[in-house]
Amino acid sequence: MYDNTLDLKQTFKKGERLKRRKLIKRMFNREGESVAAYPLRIIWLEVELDSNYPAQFALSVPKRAFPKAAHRNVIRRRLREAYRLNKHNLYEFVEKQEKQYAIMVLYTAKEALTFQQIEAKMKVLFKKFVKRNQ
RNA sequence: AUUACAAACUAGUCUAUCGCGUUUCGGUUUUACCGGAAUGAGGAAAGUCCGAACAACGCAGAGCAAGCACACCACCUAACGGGUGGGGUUCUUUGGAAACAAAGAAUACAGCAAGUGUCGCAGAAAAUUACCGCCCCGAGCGUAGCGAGGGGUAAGGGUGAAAACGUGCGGUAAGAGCGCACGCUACCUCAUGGUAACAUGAAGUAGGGAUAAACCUUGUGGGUUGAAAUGCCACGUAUACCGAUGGGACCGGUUUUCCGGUCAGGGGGCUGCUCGUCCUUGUCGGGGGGUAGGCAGAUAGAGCCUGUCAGCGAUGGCAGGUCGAGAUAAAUGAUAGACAUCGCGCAAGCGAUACAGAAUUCGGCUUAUCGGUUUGUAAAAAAU
RNA sequence: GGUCCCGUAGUUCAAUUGGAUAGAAUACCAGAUUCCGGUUCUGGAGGUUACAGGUUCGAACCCUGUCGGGAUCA
Repeated sequence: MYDNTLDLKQTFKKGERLKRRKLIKRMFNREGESVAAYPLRIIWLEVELDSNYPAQFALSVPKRAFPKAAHRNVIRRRLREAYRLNKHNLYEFVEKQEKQYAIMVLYTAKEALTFQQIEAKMKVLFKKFVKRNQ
């Protein structure tokens, strides 16, 4: 079912993006589980997706913390890069389980952090996620 | 060459690695990936304050009303509440005794002399007023006078943001634009200049406090709603249930109920009323279920650049060149390094490089903005 | 993306449709009462009426522009 060459790539295609509003609603309402590694929080849900990827990913930066759209864009792009460069850890684990996940990452800090800080936290977050699902 | 202000332009550059959207070419394990190429945020993309394009509501159907917007003149513009030029008024500075002149800035600048309203406190009085005062007549007291009452007057008085044209002379019982001279303001007529607003001059009439960002009047212009508009395709579904209220007339079936048709009536059709017209058929209210995917709208336009001509200017004409994002939980990036500019420092080095991110598209306005360049004005200093 | 509404003491609200020191409750401070605290009573402080202009003799109120907050629409 999965292409094994995928997990070596650092791409981030359209099929890997979580877009269905219904799924996002379900995650927030009842079914999603979550774990935090400040300033990040991950929410996930085991579902059957309409694509071949092991997971679909979305992110959110609250307007309350960053009222200017340009500032939100900077944070969003750093988060996305951090996910893109480290997602292979996640994919390996998920493929062994032969499951699919919808994943959402929230940014909860009030200040803008550097890429290095965000990337480190993202790795911690993935470790926690793996631990919870074993 | 410095500082301040105003206007216009600009909005750091390069390399490496890993990526993203759109278009396109090729490939494959053929619908999803891989590889290549091209291209990919702004002057404000912002606020949503105006104006349009475009779309829907029946080519908005007709009329009236309400409501809204605008308000010196001319021009520019697709249009505008925007812009340019001009006029009036007010303020500031300089000169001057003053009148005024020059420069600069501001200006929602139609009409309180159409009507109505309001103008606290103070003051006699806040719009046809009379407290003190001034003057005349004067019953009576009874004699240098006092004075009930009647009348005239608006010169003087204090108040107030504002006091009933100003100054002088005449005039009068006292006074008053009551008259005269000079001046001020408004209206109107004529003449001159100007496309016009308006300015100047002359004659006449008048002297009416302020407020229309008070109601309002006059003139001009507006139908309403907006891309979450709108059209098509796909998926999916149920008007279940509750409350209130009604079931008119005629015809047919049937004949107690009930069913069907026509008319009336009710409801709706993107502000109100009347008319017209269309849709709907128990009505109104509560409440429930489903879908929230795709395509079009949607990117060549009142477009941009250069030159030239017309115009004081906004702007326009002509010629040549050019194609410069099109996403949809939303691409246009992340990381590392070098250079550039500015600040501090002898130096090594350290710090700073703004405001800010397309969402149908244009024209304006307003607001945010580290710096850099150019032009103009003013000031001080130096040189000639 | 569009449309609409609201900004007054630290907080919750007033202020006769323009008229004078912007008022009340609560919270705060001080004093009294109490052995102490609370309650109660008395007094005090606290406001550039979001900001900036304008109209007016006079603005919380009227007008314009900013800033901030909120609601709503398939």
